[in-house]
Amino acid sequence: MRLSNTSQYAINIMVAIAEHKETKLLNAKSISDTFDIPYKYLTRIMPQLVEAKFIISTRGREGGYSLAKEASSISIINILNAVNDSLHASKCILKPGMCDANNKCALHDSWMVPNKSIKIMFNQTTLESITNL
Amino acid sequence: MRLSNTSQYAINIMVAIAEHKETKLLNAKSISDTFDIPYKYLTRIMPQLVEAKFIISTRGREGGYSLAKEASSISIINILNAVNDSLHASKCILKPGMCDANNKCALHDSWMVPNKSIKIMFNQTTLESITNL
DNA sequence: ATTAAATACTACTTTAATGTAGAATTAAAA
DNA sequence: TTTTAATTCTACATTAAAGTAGTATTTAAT
Ligand code: SF4
Ligand code: SF4
Repeated sequence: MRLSNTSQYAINIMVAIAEHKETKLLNAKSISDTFDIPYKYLTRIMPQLVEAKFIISTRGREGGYSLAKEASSISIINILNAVNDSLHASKCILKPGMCDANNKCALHDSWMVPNKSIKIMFNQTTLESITNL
Repeated sequence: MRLSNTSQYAINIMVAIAEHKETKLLNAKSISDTFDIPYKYLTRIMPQLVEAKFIISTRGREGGYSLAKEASSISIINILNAVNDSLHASKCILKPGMCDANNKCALHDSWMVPNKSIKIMFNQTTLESITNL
């Protein structure tokens, strides 16, 4: 019952970039050090966040990353979808794939309570709300 | 954001045994067929549930499994702990291991809301409450 | 121009979960 | 007593996530 390492990394990365307020760009090495994310693994996640239009990358010396949009416009679910190919979001915990009301598993009714809470949190929590500005 | 296959299997297995009311014991083959759990994989999970004292196994011809205690006395969290070595239960979603109030991750406060809901559900939901009697 | 410091790309390796196979054990039925 | 149908044990194979390595590309500083 946990997020994948990649998802955890992605959230931390986005928080780091959102909180970075110096003139120098924040680079991969710094993020890697701050959160103990394997550098080489991190540099494979970064292009996905660039591709998702959350951050802008500047290549070459003095390069690094900066936010591409308002922190308030990026929610946790957006970040998870960007690195997960949005597949886990739709999958439920007990059966693979979607289940309809006629074919639900034993835990369905019980699960819908925390499930709703999780969805609300992932959808309503933005990068702005979890950063220290 | 999902339970492991093994955890899902274990819950379904326990439900099947709890709901089984015939005189003949429920055997591994039947459970495997009902839930599409790979037979050989299932037969490695079963001894763990026996070990946890949730079910009693009867070996040999006409053998199978039956509940070892009241369905109302087995909660979901008990089942998860039995197959997970109780490790995932204590791990949180963003950082490995426990975190204290002084060293919490960005999502901590947001996560505590659904987290509480999940814990309550896993703790309070018993086998009895999710079986059709 | 050259160098240095950064991101991006591609391929490979490792690890843990999941799945598979076969043989041993048990006990009722034939 | 033999056969059959069940659980249990141990070892191996597959898969997907995670991690590692090397090289190419880019661009500012020197
Ligand atoms: S039946 Fe409901 S709880 Fe169970 S897997 Fe499907 S959607 Fe999830
Ligand atoms: S700080 Fe809180 S939310 Fe984050 S990993 Fe630790 S316990 Fe979980």
